[in-house]
Amino acid sequence: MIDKTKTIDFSKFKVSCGDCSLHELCLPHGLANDDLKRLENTIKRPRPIHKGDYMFRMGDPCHSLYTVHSGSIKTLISTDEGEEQIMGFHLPGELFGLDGLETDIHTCSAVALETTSLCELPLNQFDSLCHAIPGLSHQLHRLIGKEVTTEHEMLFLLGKKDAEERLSSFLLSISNRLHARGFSATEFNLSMSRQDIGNYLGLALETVSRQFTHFQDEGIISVERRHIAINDMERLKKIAIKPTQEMVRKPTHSVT
Amino acid sequence: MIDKTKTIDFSKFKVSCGDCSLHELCLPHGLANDDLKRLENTIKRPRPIHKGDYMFRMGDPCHSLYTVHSGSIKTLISTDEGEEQIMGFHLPGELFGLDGLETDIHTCSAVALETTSLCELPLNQFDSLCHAIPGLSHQLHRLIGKEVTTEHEMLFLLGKKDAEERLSSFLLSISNRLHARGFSATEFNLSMSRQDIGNYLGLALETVSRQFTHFQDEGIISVERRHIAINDMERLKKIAIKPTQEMVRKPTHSVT
DNA sequence: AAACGTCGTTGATTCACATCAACACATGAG
DNA sequence: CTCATGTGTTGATGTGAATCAACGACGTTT
Repeated sequence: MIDKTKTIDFSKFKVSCGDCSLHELCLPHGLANDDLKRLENTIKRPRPIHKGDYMFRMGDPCHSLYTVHSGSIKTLISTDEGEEQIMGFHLPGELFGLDGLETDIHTCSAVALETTSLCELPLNQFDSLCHAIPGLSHQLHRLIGKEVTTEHEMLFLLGKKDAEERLSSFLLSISNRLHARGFSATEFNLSMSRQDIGNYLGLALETVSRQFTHFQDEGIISVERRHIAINDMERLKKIAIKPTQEMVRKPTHSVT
Repeated sequence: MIDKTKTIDFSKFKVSCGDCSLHELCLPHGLANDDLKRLENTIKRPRPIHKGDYMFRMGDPCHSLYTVHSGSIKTLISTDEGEEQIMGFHLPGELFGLDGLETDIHTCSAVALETTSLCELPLNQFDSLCHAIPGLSHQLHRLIGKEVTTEHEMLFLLGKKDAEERLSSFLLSISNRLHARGFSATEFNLSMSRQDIGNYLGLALETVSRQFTHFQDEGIISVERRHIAINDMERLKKIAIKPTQEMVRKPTHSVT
């Protein structure tokens, strides 16, 4: 209620990818200087959106790709039956919106978890820009590969890991990604609720809560609502890749 | 034992995307005639690989993208602990190998489920080809969007669906994909084992087997080892999207 | 044909997690 | 201030699917 900063039109701000602290994480990574300029000129900075606001919804026409500049985003799909499934959380420097590339219609919705500002890359300029800047295609391909790898890790988590492994993997993922952006790897605030975490990890929210207190009882982390401090990173890592005795049942899958 | 066709060098065959029955499903979709020619000249047709053979392994350098021409492929990741998780099954006309785009190292392995022939698109020629043929970038983006959408469906399946819904979704997916390739939508042979299906769907192989007999008892499908006949497509579809009473617990997620 | 390995089915038992339920705490509104 | 609401924790109970185990069907080898 104090400030009405929301009324400032951030879209008037000059976008400068070269100066952006996320330079190394974002699309421009590895582009020549004048190519960077051309990219900057096509990038828009829409006004910040607030907690709970939709950037786009399933079924909307897809006209842009987005990266998070500050804040965080969840992407989700929802069914006619009213269930929803969170596809991912997107932190600063991370790309989203690729889901709309197939049919030019978004197949998931994007919702802000907190006040969030984005960079927007209009697709109509993008294809021609890819053509004009050879390195840009390659950058996009790199990011696509990352996207695929991330989703593979998620399939593995949902297919094979138990609740304890899922939550520790989740915390480590957040920690690593924040660290890459210059934040602390061991202490941070989660922008999403227990409900969201459970939804994302394929667990009931109660299970998430119980695992948090379990980790806290073990001295591995300290939890206070959404504030997390990791006290024993090594143990957390060990839990995330906790070996099973599957190899006993399926002896080494011998291939010539 | 009858024929030794495997000794024929298929790589000598002229590749012709325009004539290929998978034309509409594959990368060339929507390219102009002379662009098609240029693409054909860069596509290789490696010799067919046999059941259990690896096309590439996790950690191998990634130098190509692939589409399945005939046969089928599974892609999987395996951990030091000896577990493996199947990421996907790839039928004729379907692309794989995007996982290696980020770091030029494959992050999953590709194994033939049966004798399989592939089309191979070397990446070193691909970037320049994308530059030379504007439409090709767009085609690739379309396929990437499809890939993302497919993975999203998979996350939803693993995160929210029970065993019955998972298996019916799986059968419908195979049915749809085969149908798009001109095969019967209601009768087909699965190229993967119960073990593989269970691994992919996040279920024990016994559970897969039980669900098969359950569907058969209900008269929805007929099963004989790997041969499947779908008798009641509508019921199978109803099961796949069987509504839960989640909306009761979480009343319509009201957003301004 | 016998012997073997692979693959799929089926039954009995167990267990990790969901579900149901009650409560604690924080925030914001009137 | 009280009341309402959203969010997180904790306990009791139930259940769907994993696990353990045995067996049958099929293809391959010798």
